[in-house]
Amino acid sequence: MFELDLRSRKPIYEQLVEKLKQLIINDVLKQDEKLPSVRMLAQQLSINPNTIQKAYRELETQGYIYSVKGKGSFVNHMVITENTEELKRIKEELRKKLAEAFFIGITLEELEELIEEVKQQIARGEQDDSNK
Amino acid sequence: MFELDLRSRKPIYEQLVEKLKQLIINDVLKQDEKLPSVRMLAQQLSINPNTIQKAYRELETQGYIYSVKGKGSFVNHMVITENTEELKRIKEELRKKLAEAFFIGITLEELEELIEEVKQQIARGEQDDSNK
Amino acid sequence: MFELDLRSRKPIYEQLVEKLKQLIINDVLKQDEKLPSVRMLAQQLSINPNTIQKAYRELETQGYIYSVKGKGSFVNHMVITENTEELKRIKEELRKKLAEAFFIGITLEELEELIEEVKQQIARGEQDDSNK
Amino acid sequence: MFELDLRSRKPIYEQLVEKLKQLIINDVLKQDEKLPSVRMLAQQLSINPNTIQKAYRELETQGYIYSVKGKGSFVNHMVITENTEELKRIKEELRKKLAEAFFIGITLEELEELIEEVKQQIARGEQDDSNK
DNA sequence: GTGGTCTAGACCACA
DNA sequence: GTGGTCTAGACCACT
Repeated sequence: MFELDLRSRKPIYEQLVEKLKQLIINDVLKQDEKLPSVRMLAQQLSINPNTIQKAYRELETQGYIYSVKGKGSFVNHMVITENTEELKRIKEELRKKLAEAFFIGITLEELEELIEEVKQQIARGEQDDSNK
Repeated sequence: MFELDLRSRKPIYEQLVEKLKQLIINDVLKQDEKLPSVRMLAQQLSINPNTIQKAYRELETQGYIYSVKGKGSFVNHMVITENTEELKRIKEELRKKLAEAFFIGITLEELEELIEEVKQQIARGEQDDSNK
Repeated sequence: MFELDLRSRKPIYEQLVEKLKQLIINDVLKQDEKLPSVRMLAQQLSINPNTIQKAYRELETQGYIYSVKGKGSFVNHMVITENTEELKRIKEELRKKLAEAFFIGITLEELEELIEEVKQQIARGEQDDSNK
Repeated sequence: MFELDLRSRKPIYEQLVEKLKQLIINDVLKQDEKLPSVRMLAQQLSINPNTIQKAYRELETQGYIYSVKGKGSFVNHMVITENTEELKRIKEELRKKLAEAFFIGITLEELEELIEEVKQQIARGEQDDSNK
């Protein structure tokens, strides 16, 4: 399920954060759905529980999930988050990636195409949501 | 000339590598042109020479420059990078960031604005640093 | 009647303790009045009875209620709390939070607004939960 | 210098975060001043370095300090932070403390007094800053 | 020597 | 069983 690169220069917990974000954004993990428990996931990935914790905590501060002692960790409603700070952060990251892309020679057509793809993907996710 | 962000989480040597790459790719530094000597640059930027060294070494292994003992470092004849592979990678990363941005609630207007900004920035030949 | 925030980082039993304390202090629950039974309340709030138990036990050790085997829990004759000590503590905490707020750039207008809000909320007899 | 309560229910790292925030806010630690290194502080307080790290990291995400690998951790310029998200968080916390204070019976006079005290304290801090 | 990541293992608080 | 904190100790990346 998760493919982690233990040799990568990118820390394991950051890889985890990214993967989980993707799952949430792509609506694989729905609102209020329970994430795998820290220990379970740790065992599954044969990784130290502390490392999982660190990832979950990061996701929590970024507003993607919330954790309840004794119960587990759950996907957050993004509506509630109203995440101005996070938006700023993401926009900055996006700005960099766009610069890279233009620099390496992406065309405006390719960019428009990409945006269209993503929009449709999100739209699909939102539809799935309606049955909640 | 170089604007390094000492506070950035991105290591200084990496910032240097990026800056120099961009200068090379933008043809500000021409083929076979001599790069500033390690000591000069170190003094100019008031940075440890070792850090410059590391950046130059990195650029060498990545094929952007070559060093001649006792003479200095020089810009390599760049192979027009087989950017298909690289482009694909960047596009994939861009797709993810776009999905994140939409998910967190970026508006199309904001996105257009961002793209416009980046286009102008590229036009001016600028670039950015700083990292998450 | 009770609004518990299951997502809050503050444990449910603590939320319960606070709510009940306020009800007692506000004289909504009168002296010697019987509290709802553990099972009833548990069912009503769809919460584990153990959690209610823990809250009641806590209230008992804090002197707010007393329990009679086989009969239930009852509101204690409240000692008019020696609030001088408590007031001092709260004021100190408030001082710190105010300093933080000013430091981070709260304006006097925002502060006045906040105070006004809280005053009205108190007037309405409300209260809040959720914790950092 | 630091008085930590190892028995407290409040985690050590949170106590550390609070103490350090206070030092920063009260201008005991000036802008760009170097904080004690993780290991040093750990030794001084006879606490595990990881715990200090956790505190420093929290302060970093809250925008109070910034850390540079190989150099150390430093007090941030608050101007740069423009911390809308943090302001929101602090305001919420302040709201709760105000509610507590009113509830326990603080008078408006006492509150005004408190605010005046804090304002003067901040004013003093800013004057000290002018020699920077 | 600096911050940062990770592990193994223990213990606590909560439901 | 769940999340959360803490320790001891190792190793890495950067300056």
